Amino acid sequence: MASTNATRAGGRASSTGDATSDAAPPPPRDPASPRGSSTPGGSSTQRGQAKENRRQALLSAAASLFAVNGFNRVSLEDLGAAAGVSGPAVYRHFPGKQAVLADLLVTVSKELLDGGLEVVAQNPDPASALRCLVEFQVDFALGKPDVIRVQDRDFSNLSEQDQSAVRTLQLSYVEVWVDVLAKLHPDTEIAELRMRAHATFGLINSTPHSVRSHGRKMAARSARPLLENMALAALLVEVPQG
Amino acid sequence: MASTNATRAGGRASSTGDATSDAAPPPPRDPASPRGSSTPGGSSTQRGQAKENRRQALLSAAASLFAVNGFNRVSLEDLGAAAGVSGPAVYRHFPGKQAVLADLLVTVSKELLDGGLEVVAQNPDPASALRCLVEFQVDFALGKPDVIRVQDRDFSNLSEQDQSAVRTLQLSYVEVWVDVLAKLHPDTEIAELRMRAHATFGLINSTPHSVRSHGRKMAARSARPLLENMALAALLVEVPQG
DNA sequence: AATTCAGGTTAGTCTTTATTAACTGTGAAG
DNA sequence: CTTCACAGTTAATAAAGACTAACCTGAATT
Repeated sequence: MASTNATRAGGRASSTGDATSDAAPPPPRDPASPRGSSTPGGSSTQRGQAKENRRQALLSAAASLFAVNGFNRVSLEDLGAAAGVSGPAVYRHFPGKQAVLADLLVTVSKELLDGGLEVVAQNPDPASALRCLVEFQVDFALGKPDVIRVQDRDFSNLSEQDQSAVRTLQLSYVEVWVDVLAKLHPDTEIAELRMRAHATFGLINSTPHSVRSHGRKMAARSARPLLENMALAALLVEVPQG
Repeated sequence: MASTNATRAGGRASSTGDATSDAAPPPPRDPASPRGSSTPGGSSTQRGQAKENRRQALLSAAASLFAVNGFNRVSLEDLGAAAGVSGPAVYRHFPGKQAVLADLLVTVSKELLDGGLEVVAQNPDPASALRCLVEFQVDFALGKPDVIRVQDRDFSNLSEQDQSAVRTLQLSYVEVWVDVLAKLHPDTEIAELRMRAHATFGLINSTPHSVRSHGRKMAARSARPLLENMALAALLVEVPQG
């Protein structure tokens, strides 16, 4: 699954020879200032590329491991190993274990929000906007079930700060849906529309749970239209005395 | 929420006086054999009643604490404290922390299965059986959101044995739904019906997630019919090319 | 009244695991 | 060619927390 167990740089030297002698102890360096290069997107020059690859491998491994076992049952040793490094090397890429989770969840929340905003931007008609939102969410749930799973299982393992950051993004995403729904049903309470949106997320995001349980009984190809139709039916059904 | 911080029996005595002298060390007793009374339902004679109360308090506290923080972020100290006792007293009622979770999840899985079986037993007509199943599940999700939350979040913290026990019960419950759906749609693939059931559970069980997020914007009174109608619409909607 | 017994209590023990320390080999800059 | 920063490594450190030990006490039983 993860990249091939890479070249394992470093390693123990033969005889240390008690090198410290009695010189002044060098002050520890700050890992947060990578020198001159102010390009966070990836220092194109080889080494930065390898670093970015490793970082992505760690995030990918984290998504998979966290989804299966849960944040707390995955040790940094496990995480590093799954990305081809071992143990504390993770600290060269993230300030800590929680930060890996935070990156994962903030990233996915942003992706969802951005995708949702783009969908509504490209669909002036609320009916087709809603249909495209549903398709977008279904694609996401079928395409990245691990991250979906982690998002609604390990949210509370984030720090308070990260929790509120993620929550803000999630609420914005819900508002995107609610705004579209409000155009279609101007006479319906916003609270009800919000609950419809939440329930629909539950419906669509159920696939990560069920897919993992019994071994892929239904292909994603046939699952997609089914979920889309179920979601739209649930979103648009009339309620006798709303 | 939990029972009033009860009378705190026991407590440290003043001077121990090194009581052990040099007699033979008494072999440790087995906590699993409560003497003569073979009535597991609760020894009606006072003390057994108190024990049962404490046990229920522990389970209730566990449901609430696990739902909010997740199994791993709740210590036995926390759990005991929430039930009016402190720390290792939990071992007088359960063989370990995992066993508390197991009891919780096995119990809820049995309740659901039993309830589902009773619903279909009392409704020969598949259409009304389905409606009653939906009502039953909605009632459950609105009435015990904590346990629902724990069930699909901390499942993997069970031992392998307990996992398969719970899984078996859950699968049976799904089959109850699938059987009813199959009577209504004899020409539809069983795999599709199973996915419809799963997705519907996701829809209905979304309330524990949303209710906890923003502070109870929608009363359960109005949530119930909404969820029921959404669930039925999703379950019964036609899909163009199944 | 004397005696058990089981639910409680506090004080360890022991394991797990995140995080830090102390080095090191190698690509990139000078 | 030399230097330096830095991704890696292994070896501590330290805190958390599940579980065990050793006692204590009061309700039931005799």
